[in-house]
Amino acid sequence: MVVKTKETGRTQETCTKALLPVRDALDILSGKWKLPIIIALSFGHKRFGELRNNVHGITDKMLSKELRDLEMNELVKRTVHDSVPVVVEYSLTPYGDTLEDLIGELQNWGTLHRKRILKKQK
Amino acid sequence: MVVKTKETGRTQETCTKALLPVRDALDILSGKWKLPIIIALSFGHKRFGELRNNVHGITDKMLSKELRDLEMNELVKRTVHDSVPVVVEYSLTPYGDTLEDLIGELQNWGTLHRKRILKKQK
DNA sequence: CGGTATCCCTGAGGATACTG
DNA sequence: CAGTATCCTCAGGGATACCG
Repeated sequence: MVVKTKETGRTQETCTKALLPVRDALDILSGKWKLPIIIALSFGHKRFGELRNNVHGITDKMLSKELRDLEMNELVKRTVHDSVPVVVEYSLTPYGDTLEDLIGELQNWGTLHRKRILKKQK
Repeated sequence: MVVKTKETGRTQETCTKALLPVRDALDILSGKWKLPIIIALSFGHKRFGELRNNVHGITDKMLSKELRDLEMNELVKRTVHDSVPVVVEYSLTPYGDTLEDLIGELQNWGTLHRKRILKKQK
């Protein structure tokens, strides 16, 4: 016999369904560096060294690897200008731009949360 | 001598500043399970077993640990009803509720992204 | 300048069993 | 029902050095 809780099966099902897309999103956005890199690029196209400077603490290896991942998922575009010395620029693709609203909310909440923890530490 | 790029120092600085709150937010939201758990709870208060059912794939240990973390960060409230057998309910705190907009955008983008990858696999 | 190549290690997370 | 206790794996990530 199935045990029924106060919650309807309908609601449970809705919740389960809602979590599927979230899982998909987190699969390609999660990790320590992906969102910071994307946000840095949301300020405009940048070169490897600029990104390294903006995203504090990241190593060359991680930056290189994360950029490759993001490129594979078509969120970031890599452009090589064959000048001497070589110049490589990274930018968001149109698909990467669709993250704009999500990024905005992340920044909003992050700002709210940062105020909260800074206040607590006093 | 400092090499100047097209980008102004001003923009670089703005970018760096913007990343600080994001780092703070990610510090307590990142990981495989935190956001899925929070989203499950955004549908209403739930018991341990309900959460285990909703958040597919999570183990008892991880669920227990993540709930403790979220409680410590005041995003989730744990309520013990001293009935027999014991009933424990988890819900979002008012502070947890402030994640609503962020969660909405995560769901929006996740849905968009899910459509995209499902289409590709055909 | 824009990366690779190695080596290394911690800790996030999983499997299974057990408990008040 | 709502968790703990153990044990274990592995991959995310760091440090350092090197390269075209």
